[in-house]
This record gives sequence, structure tokens and C-alpha cells, in this order.
Amino acid sequence: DVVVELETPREKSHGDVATNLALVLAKALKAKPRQVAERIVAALSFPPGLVASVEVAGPGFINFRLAADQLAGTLQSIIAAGASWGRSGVGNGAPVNVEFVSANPTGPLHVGHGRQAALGDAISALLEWTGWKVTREFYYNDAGAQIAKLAESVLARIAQAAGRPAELPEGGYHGEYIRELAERYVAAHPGAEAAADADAVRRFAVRALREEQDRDLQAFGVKFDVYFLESSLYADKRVDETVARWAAAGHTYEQDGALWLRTTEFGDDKDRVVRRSAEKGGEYTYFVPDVAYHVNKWQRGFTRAINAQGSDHHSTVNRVRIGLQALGLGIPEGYPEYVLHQMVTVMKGGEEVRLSKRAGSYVTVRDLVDEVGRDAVRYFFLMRKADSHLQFDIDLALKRSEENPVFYVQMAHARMSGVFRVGGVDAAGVTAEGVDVAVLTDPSEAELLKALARFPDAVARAAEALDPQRLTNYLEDLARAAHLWYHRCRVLGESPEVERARLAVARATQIVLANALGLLGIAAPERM
RNA sequence: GCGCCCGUAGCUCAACUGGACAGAGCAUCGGAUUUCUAAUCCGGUGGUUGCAGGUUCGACUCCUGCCGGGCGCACCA
Repeated sequence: DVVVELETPREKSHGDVATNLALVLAKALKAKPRQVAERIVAALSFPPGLVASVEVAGPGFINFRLAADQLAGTLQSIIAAGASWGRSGVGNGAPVNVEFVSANPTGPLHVGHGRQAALGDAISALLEWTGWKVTREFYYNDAGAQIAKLAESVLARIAQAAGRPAELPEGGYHGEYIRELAERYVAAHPGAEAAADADAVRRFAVRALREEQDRDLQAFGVKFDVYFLESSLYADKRVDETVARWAAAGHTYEQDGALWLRTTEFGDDKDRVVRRSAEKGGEYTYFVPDVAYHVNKWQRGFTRAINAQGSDHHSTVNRVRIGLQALGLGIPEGYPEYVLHQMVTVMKGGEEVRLSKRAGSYVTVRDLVDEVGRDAVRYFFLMRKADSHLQFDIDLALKRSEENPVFYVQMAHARMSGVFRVGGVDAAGVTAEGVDVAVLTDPSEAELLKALARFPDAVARAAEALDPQRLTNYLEDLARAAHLWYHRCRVLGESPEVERARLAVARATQIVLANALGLLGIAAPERM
């Protein structure tokens, strides 16, 4: 029943691949781990050209060193597969819905949305690279209470601009962009200063803000396949159906004039209101359309759904899942999956930046992209795991030196490209045919080839964990190996055999760096 | 009070999901090297992994209890 696990030891002297098999078996066999290991090693046989040496080490680990031929094979397959090297098919083309950003059209996107955009898009790409059929989806509310507040805020600014006394509503929107919207509305609707049509203002503001968000997302390099409107769930009665199903299943009850869902039956700490009492307006609470929306995802054939959200929404996780369970539709308990991320603080000159001119109270995605560029923003949002608070250091993102991880990684690619440029060699024409890896004698060459070989595994692990940070970690390791090799090993002007082999190494490195960067939505420049 | 997340070198973060001596970058100290981009390389200093227990051959990782920080706990979204 033992699972044989192979791992790459972090200590180089422990070989290329190791297993703890003997340690795991020792107890059941009532033998000393090292003796078990010796017995296993004695019984092993390998196909020719795979393993160079095997040894028992430490408490009972078995360490393998791979034959040089293996690295030659890596070089060959990278160059042959090119832009598709690192892809796998474990997803079998199964559909998966990745929902992210999902900002309501009440203002410009803030840094948290930016982190979601980077995360959601990278997770989508990781799933695509591992064989899933991904739909990127953006969900937004175009008709709720927040939208009403938005419309009232704009109306108040229109009135103020016309010299009439008006106050922003309680909890209204104060940003400078509201004033802009008011001006634009009046400019487009002569006579509106006197009496603006509230409904028309709402539609105008929603459309304008959605367009602005789309422009920002486009500048960020993120594209969605589906934009899903919350209002459509009401329009085609999906919200009503959801409530009716809960009631039919016997999970609802009336109390204090409101309709409740008995979520405590499913492990919640208290029951939840589904429909408010008459004196509170008699409307459904927000969580009903949330559940109806996920039923809809399920019915569209998404047996897997992933939501990237800020951790301030974590209380909805259980509620949505419980709401789905209470419907009895056979939807799995862990549906949908969530990737929750912690806060972002923007640092500049050693101090926290909190405000943006247009939005007023928060830093926008646009502010960041304008200041440091899309590549740096994307990379910085991905280089920490979602669970951790993220410090976005603007000064660091602007540095053109090794300290800046984006620069460091892109520079590695530019250097590889530089070899071909200076040598007048067509990179696309480089092959591994006739390359003898035995001429690659510098230790940094073996290290680089091993780092290249790990790419498919790094993609697979990052995809499985829904964690792009694993890939940025890998990318930095790879870039380090590439820089080191570049500085130790001359490519051009060496003997023909060495030059040919090293051109192949440079080409393979260029390919893997470009693939990894491309996956993360970051440019792979030819020069910096 | 309850729930979720976090706590690792002076700073920012890793550690392959329980493996071998906890590693990188920055900072700091000492050396080398004017190159297919000096936008470089090599080495040193720096740790009781917040604290206290437990589980096991083995714990940064899992469990329990504390301490500290963040975010949530509406008939708001």
C-alpha cells in the first residue's frame, strides 16, 4: 500500500532524485531503514542510459544520479516542442470556470482587484497549460443597492454643478470620478442640470464605469470570456427557483416576517435570512443570487468552478456552499473552490500610499500600471502566495537591477536573445541535432539543464495548488541558473562543437523563460 | 466572544504539501573580474522558525493551548 515518492533533494550532494521509501517501509518490515534501503537498491535494475549512480544516504534515503544522456534528451525535447514545452494533458479537456475580479461598476478598480486579476488570469493559464478547458468569467451587479447609491451620488453632483443644494447619500461615492460622470452626463444630455432622469443616470454611470474597468483590464492584459449580470438571475427567475427549491426540500421557515434558510443543518453557526421582512423591503438577500449563480455555473456544465476573491469575502464561502448543498442537486460539498487573497499595501519612498486622485479613498490598478508598467504589476501580484499580505514596493518595481525580480527574470531572457543577436544566429533555426552534451563541462551547465528540466513539473504543481507563486519561485531559480551560466560560459567564438552545444542551451533557456513568462502574462523582451 | 488567514536572518520572502545541515535577494563585511549588456561573480557575518506542550524514525510543516497582527462575524453587498 506504500506510495513510492520521488523528490528532488534541495541539497545537490544528495543527487538528482531521491526517495524515502525505505524510511516509510522500515516500521512495517521491523528492520533498520538503511538495511531496507540496501535491499531495495540490490533489487533495482534500470534501463540503460537512465541512472548513473545509486546510493543509500543519511537515515535511509536512496539517492539517484541521472545519466548525462537524460539532460541531452531534455535539451532536445525543449527545442523540438518550443512554445508548447511544459504543457500537459492531466485536465483531459474538462471544463472549469474561473471567476475573478467581479467588481461592481461603482468605481475604478482598486489594487485588490488587480491582485485578483493577476491571480485569476495566471490560475486560468496554469489550468490551460495542464489540459483544462477554461472559461474566464466576470460577475457583476448592475441593479442592486450599491448601484442605486452610485446613481444618487451622480445625481447629487449634477445638482451641485447646477448650483442647487444637494447632498451625497449616506454611504455614497465621494471620488472625483463621480464629479466627472456628472459633467459628462450633462454634456451629453442638454437640459439635464434642471431635472436629470434617475434611471438614465444610473444606466449612463454603469456603462461608463464598466467601460473604464474594461480599459484598465485590457491595459493589464486580462480578457474575459463571459460577463455575467446578476440582474439576469432575477430576469429569468433563477433566484425564485432557488428559493422554491429550498422550500420544497423543507429547509426554510418564516420568522419575524422574514424567510430563513436553516443553514445550521449544514454546519453554519446561525440560520440565514433569505427574504427580508416587509418592513425591510421584502427583497431577497444578496446570498440568494450568489447561490443561484453557482447553480447556473453547475448547469452550464462546469463540474469545476474556482473563485478568486479578497479574503474579506471569506464568510461567503461557507454560505454559498451550504446554500448549494441545501438544494439537493448533487453538487459536491467543496463546490465552488475558492482562492482567497490577503490585502495589498502599496509602498513608495518607505511609506504606505493610500490615496488616488480619481478614486479618492484607494489606490487603483490604473495608478499602479501607469507608474511601474503592466509586467511589474503582474509579477509583483503573483510573487507572494495568496494567503500572505502583499507589500507592493513601487521603488523596487522601478529598479533596473538584479534586486527587482521582474527585471532579473526578463533580463535573463534578454541575455539569451542577445547571444543570437550578437552572433547573427537565427534562434528559431537552432537545433539540438548532433549536439554532444559531453562538451558542456562547466558545472553551471548541468545546473541550468536540470533547472530547465523541472519546468513541466513546476507548472503541474502550481496548477494543482492553484498557486502561481510556485511558478514565480521556479522562474527566479531558473533565471539565477541562466545568469550564472551566462557569466561563466562563453557561447560565441568557442570551438564549433562547444558553440553548437551552447547555442542549443541558450535556445532552450530562451524557450523555457518565454513560456513561463508568457504563461504568467508577462512579456519576454529581446533586449532590456 | 466566534470563524478564517498570517507570524521564519536587520528588511522582503522561500523551503517541492512530514524528510537529510531551515535557504535566496537586499543590507553589512572581505575579495575578484573592464565581458556575447558591470544591469557581474565568489566568500564571510547573521536563526532556540512568536511561546509552551504533544504526535513520530523525523516537525517551519500535523494536533492542543497561549501571545501578537490582518480580515470577517446584518433582515448591507
